[in-house]
Amino acid sequence: MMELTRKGEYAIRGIIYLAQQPPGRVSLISEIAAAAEVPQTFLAKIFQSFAKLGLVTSSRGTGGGFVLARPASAITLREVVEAVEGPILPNRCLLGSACDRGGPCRVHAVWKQVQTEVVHILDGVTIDTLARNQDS
Amino acid sequence: MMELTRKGEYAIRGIIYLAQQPPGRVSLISEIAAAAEVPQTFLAKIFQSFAKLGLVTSSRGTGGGFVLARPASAITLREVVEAVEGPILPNRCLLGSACDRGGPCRVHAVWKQVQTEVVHILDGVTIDTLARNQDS
DNA sequence: ACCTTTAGGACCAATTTGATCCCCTTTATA
DNA sequence: TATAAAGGGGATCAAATTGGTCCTAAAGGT
Repeated sequence: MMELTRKGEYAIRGIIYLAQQPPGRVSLISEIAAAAEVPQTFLAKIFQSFAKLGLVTSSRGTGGGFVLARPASAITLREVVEAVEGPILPNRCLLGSACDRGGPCRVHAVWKQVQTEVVHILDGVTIDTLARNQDS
Repeated sequence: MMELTRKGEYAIRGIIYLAQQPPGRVSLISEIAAAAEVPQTFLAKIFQSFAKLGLVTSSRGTGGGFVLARPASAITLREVVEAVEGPILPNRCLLGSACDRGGPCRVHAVWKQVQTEVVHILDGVTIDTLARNQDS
């Protein structure tokens, strides 16, 4: 359980590639897709989400493409993952203060703790860090 | 992301009910399903998994049913969740020591950390604790 | 024998995931 | 002002997963 989907994997691979480019360099989606080994049309959707959330800046037309909207050191893994997978919510009952079957559910506090820990870990990792690791 | 499925929810609700019964008392699947408000046939499958993993003991025929195989204080939330949802693996690459695209993936260490933390939290919660919480 | 109760497999519908396609808009430049 | 080069966004679709039912078999009590 708790598996990241392909979408999440692709998102991470794609944005890491962007982070490895010289600052300000515009990358085509086709280029990113090829480098990250991800289906291009699928990655395009992912980068649309990034753009809407302000993680990357997109420009259209000739010479267009994608650039990081912020320094890679200011983009966290959590932002990237949540951009495509939605918020980190281990259990539905974290959505409200109470579960649907009456009072607060017994495991509520546990899931809350899991959520907090995971968010904390992912917030502590920036794309910059990931991009600088020895390449594969 | 990281959501527990219905199956996981049902599993927890069901085993908590069992834990709330007087020690040694045999419960019918129909009884558990009604109390936990879970589809009976679906819960039956879940309890089959529990039985195979030795979390509960099942007996057939008249007077048969389910009992906890161990004290509720010796059954962790992790065991219950993993029984029906599979192992806690935030990313596929935790399965092997390396990812499929060459060397160890950049985020590998992060997912490993997430896994370790989540497992640690869920290992620290027993069904007994959950069963004793004020009821809803 | 017969009834009760779980075991296990086959099966099925709904949802989610993973992707593709097509047309539209934007933009640079010939 | 064409025209080619991008990304934007919706529709669509197949595969996988989830959530759930049904039926028959096996086991155990009376």
